[in-house]
This record gives sequence, C-alpha cells and structure tokens, in this order.
Amino acid sequence: MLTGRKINTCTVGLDRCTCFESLNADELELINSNLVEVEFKKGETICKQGTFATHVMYLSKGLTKVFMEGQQETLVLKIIPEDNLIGLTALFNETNVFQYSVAAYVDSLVKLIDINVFRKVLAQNAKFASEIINILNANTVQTYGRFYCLTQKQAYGRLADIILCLADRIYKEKEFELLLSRKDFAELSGMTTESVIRMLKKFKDDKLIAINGKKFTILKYDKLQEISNYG
Amino acid sequence: MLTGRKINTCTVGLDRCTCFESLNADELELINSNLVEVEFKKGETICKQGTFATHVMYLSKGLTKVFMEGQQETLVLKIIPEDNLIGLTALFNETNVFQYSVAAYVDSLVKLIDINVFRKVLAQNAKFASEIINILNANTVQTYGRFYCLTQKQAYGRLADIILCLADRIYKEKEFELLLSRKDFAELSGMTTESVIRMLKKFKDDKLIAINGKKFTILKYDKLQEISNYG
DNA sequence: AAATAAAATTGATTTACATCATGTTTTTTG
DNA sequence: CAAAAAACATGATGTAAATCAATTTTATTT
Repeated sequence: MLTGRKINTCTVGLDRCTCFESLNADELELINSNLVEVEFKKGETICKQGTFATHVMYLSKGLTKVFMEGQQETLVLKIIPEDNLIGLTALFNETNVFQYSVAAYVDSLVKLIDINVFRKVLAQNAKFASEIINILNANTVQTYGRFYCLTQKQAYGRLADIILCLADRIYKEKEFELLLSRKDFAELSGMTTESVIRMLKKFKDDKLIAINGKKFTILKYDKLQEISNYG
Repeated sequence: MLTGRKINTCTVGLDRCTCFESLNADELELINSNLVEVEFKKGETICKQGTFATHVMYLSKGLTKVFMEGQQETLVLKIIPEDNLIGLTALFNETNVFQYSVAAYVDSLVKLIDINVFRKVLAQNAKFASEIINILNANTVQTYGRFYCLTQKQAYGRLADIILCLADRIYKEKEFELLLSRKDFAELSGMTTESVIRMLKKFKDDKLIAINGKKFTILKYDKLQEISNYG
C-alpha cells in the first residue's frame, strides 16, 4: 500500500538547491573560477550519453530532460527544472562516461563546473558532501516514483500525471501554454504520439481539460488526480 | 545509441562494498557499538515501506529485493546480494520514512546500523561521504538500466536478461538451482507468472536453456544475450 | 505568398501480454 | 500419510496500446 505523498511520473522537486551554501569563501571561489556558463537553444543536446563526463552541470535557467537512448527507443528518466544540479551521477562513475543524455526543452542556461574541482570540494567538505547525498537521495526517490508509474500505471493515468505535474510544478497555473511538442509529451509519458493525441482528446471530450492549440486548461483537477492514482 | 556495457534488468554490481575502510578506529567503533545483527528467514520483510527509517542496513549474507508496493501492483526496484548497504535512500529523506520495502529471497543476515550514528559519521568524514556518494551513484546507474529495460524491452528480452543476471552475477555458474518461485521470478522480470512459465517453456523448446524442476542450465548463452539486447 | 517541410490528427489493424478458467503437480501440515 | 494448500502449468479469450496508413493543420523556407 503506497502511503503518504502521491507517486507520480513527474520528477520535479519543490525544494530549491541549497548545497552551495555549505561552502566557505575559498571553496566557493574555487568552484566559481572553474565554471563557465553556456546557453543552449530549445532542443539542443546539453550532454550526450557515452561521452566523457568532464563537468557537473547546474541549470540556472530553463527546463531539460535527462534520458537514455537505445537503438530506437528512448526513455525520459527525469525532467529537471531550473536551479538544479545535473550529471551528479557521473561524479564517481568508474567509467567516467555519462550514462544518459540531457537536452533542453526550452532555451536554457547551464553552468558547467569542472568535475575534478567538484570532487575536490566534496572530499574536503563533509557538510557539502552530505548535502549532495541529500540531493542524490531526493532524486532517487523521485526516479523510483517515475519508475513505478511508467511500469505499473496505464497510459491514461500516466498522462493525467504529467498534466498535473506541469500545472503544479512547472507552470504553477491551471492554465498554461504547453512548450512541448506532442512527440515530446508522448515520450515523457511513455507512449506514442498517436496515443497521447487520442487520450488528450478523450480528456477534452470528457471536459477534464480544455485544449486550444498549445494552451491547456485544467477543468477537473480532482478527476485527473483520481485517474492519475490509477484510472 | 547505447554504448559500452550492456544494459540489463539486473541490478547486481560486481564490486564489493569498501566504504567502511575509510573510517578511523573511533568511527568504526561508534558504528559497531550501535549495530545489531538480525536473521531473516526466506520471504520475511526486512523493511516495510511507509515505516520510519531508524536504521541503515548492511546485508552480510543472503539475497534480497527492494520493491515498491502499490494497491495491487508491486515493482521490484532492485535486487541486492550480500555485502551491500540497503536503505541509504532514507538517510536524508525529509519524510524520514522508507519509500520502499525490502524482503529476503533467501535466509539472510542483516546488520542494522543506527541511522543517526551513520549520519554523524557522514557529517564528519568527507572521505566516507564520498564513498557513499559513489555507492549511491552506482546504484542509480544500475536502477536506470533496469528502468530502461522494464519500460523498453519486451518480455522475452527481460526474461533472458534475468536468466543471464542470475547465472553471471548471483550463482556464477551456467547451471544453477533457482531459489525463486515462478511468482517471484515473474515479478522480477515485470510480467505475470503465466507469461514467465510460457516463455521459459519457449526457451526450453528452443533449446536455449534446460529446466529440470528448479535446476536451470544455460545452453545457448550468446543467443540469450542476443534476445536480451532486444529480442 | 507559394512551396515545402514538419507536426498534429484520425481511423483501421495488429499484437504482445494480461486475464480468466481449469487442471496438475509439489509442498506443507495436522 | 492423507488432506489441504501452495506452486506450477496450459489453453482460450480479451484488451490496452502499438503500429500502419492517410489526411489535415501549422510552421518554415524560398
């Protein structure tokens, strides 16, 4: 029996990243002097699966997806909104290679932090390391939730989930302009584009949501929540 | 394109847990004096989703599964063989509650380490913290692999996967006595018991494996590997 | 603004796997 | 060692969602 917080496909946390506050002036300076900020356009690849991990990334602006690429299939592991660290998994990876790709859903700003500098600070500042453990664990729990949803819930539930996630955690409005294409949306909810379209239409016909081009409006929040909790 | 190591549903790493070697005598003593060892019989619950996380666990002997329980569905997140830490995710969890259950596949021996003592050592020993980050990341990468397989591969591939995992990583033999029931086996490969039985029969008919009661023998390793890489 | 390309939509068909039903072993237990 | 209960096995049927095919709408380029 799942207790407490509802499990969803969404991986967007509500907390702000505060780990850098545990650094002293020297450490902060060390990080900042080994950092470059890069702009990525919508759709661009920020980090490519299989390449050497030379940086830890901090998304200062934008919205990204972290995903695994197979022969033809691709799996979105998580979505990462601004003010979050990306690529921590590569920190102590014996292969030193990114196990996933990261791409920008919208124009994004990314700070690239030298991975060895990051490692150095970790090894000397236990408080900071604890904060990072904290972040890693929060991430893991969220990914477990998504893992559960994508394997156990059926398509309508997953779709309802994502819609609520976008409204609650990304746009923070019941009405929003969807920035993702139907294809991205489908990938995110683990189904085909055609299925997403058909199911969105069903939601629309059932007056759970209103869709006007890219504008989405949630009409029956509770019903969607119910469907999300397995519909 | 997935590069390097093959991705599989198996979550059993090959490395031994060495993190405690970074502790000094005092820290080790602190851990050891706040530790009890408990025996769990096959099938017993070691840790229950939703309960307060008071301990980090170290599996000194046995084989366990970490799983999420839903209304009716259950998802095996990972399997954990001996000499591994369990429950690290709970370390900094704001809710202080286990997000998953753990159960023993076979008779197991578990060391329960007081979570606050563990936290204390983490906060004072950056080297140890780094090792833990290492473990967390290795775990995450493995879980991502399983996540990918369970969502993208079809049933035959997943089943081939698990058989290879057991042979390669658990029993380290091409012939082994399966300790799991068909039901457990099904749960682990993300399908129904009936499907597992049917597909095992197919593998048997195709002379990929031989089954004699609980005894499994891998006959065509390469073919199974091929099926696993999406068959 | 016409031409071209890409994205979105709709319908028909297929399929992998679950579910249901029922029978047969194997294991457990009084 | 029967009897009851799990676990294992197999066939028939159902179905959620993918795939395939075609059309319409929207966006991009010349």
